[in-house]
Amino acid sequence: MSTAFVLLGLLARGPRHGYELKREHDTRLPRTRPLGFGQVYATLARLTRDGLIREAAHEQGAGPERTAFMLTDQGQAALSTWMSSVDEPAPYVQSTLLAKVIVALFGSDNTKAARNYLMAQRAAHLARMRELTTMKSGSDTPIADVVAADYAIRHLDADVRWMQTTLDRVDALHLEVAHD
Amino acid sequence: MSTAFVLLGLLARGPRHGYELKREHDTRLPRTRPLGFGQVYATLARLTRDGLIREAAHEQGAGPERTAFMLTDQGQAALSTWMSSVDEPAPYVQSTLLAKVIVALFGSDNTKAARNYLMAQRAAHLARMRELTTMKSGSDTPIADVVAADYAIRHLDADVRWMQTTLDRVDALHLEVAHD
DNA sequence: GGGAACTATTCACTCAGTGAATACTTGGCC
DNA sequence: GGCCAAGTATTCACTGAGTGAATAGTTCCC
Repeated sequence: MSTAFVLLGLLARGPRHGYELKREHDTRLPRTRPLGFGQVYATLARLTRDGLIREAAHEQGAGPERTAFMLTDQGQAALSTWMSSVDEPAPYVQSTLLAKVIVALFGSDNTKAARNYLMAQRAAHLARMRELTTMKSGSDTPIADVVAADYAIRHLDADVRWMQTTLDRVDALHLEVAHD
Repeated sequence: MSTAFVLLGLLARGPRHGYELKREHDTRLPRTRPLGFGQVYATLARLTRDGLIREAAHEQGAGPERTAFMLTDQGQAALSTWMSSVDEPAPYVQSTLLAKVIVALFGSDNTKAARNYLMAQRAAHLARMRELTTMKSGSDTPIADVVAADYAIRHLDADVRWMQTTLDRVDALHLEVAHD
């Protein structure tokens, strides 16, 4: 995942220790996948092993002992490569929605279950989209939150549109899929 | 993930062994995340442990020894619950795109890297969309492939639209994010 | 001085995913 | 007849991602 690179990015602003990184992650990347403390330290260990970061300081000052990390030259290079590199769009689909529809079709001799699911899921998506739209337009919502909400809304909308066209194709799909 | 439930779904049509499940997965769910043999057997082991499937037969007939599995009542129940249950739309975003843009913004004193990335990635997405559209309209393309391609196209389109609006917000986002 | 909240890290564990290894069978080819 | 490639079927060892609890010291306030 990109967690490792996000940490590298945070470390580009100067040495940090694990706890700080976790908090900065939460404020800089709101509404993204929650990051556990355990995960931060595990990732830092891997990055150290791979030579992308190294210990900058062991402090035993105020509070518990803590270890700050900093980028190595290699880490700096890896970070800028990552930032400027275009990602190949995924060659495959990874979607629970799609899986459910297909499973619902070959598990049954009619298309009722699939249709019901598609309509119910569509309603849930629309409800969430309304929620996000309200939140987004709050006057004091940080821009980072707006950008993330926008991402979510666009993809929920993509799902909804896909569900609509799939609803129309469900009979044809059933014939193809149910056939041995 | 939904891999476990997809296997349950395949087993709903009758007892199968691992190798068969892997092949059926590939034909029934084309263009989805590749499923390794190792993963199939590991998942079957977990499902057995959890009482959702059980061994149906040990055959030592033609070819290597093989073990067929079948659904238990509990597994049957778990499958139909899963099929008909609506998924809560994800409460957070998980996107390399979003992460890259934000990291590119707080790692620099200008917005150039972020802009360049957004434009290049947009081009890559559009290219892939054209590819998928061509493939989709092939006269002999199975419907399952069309449905999967449609899913991919809709989400690539969602990304592209997000990248466009984000391009307009990049300055505001930079101010917010670069500020300590 | 007692307790709650915050700072900071570690540990044990499970799941997901990858690639190679093993082993037996079938079919084609010279 | 003998050999090799491809197909069938499963297992193993390993890495990475992610979760939740445990540990331990500090600060602050009543």
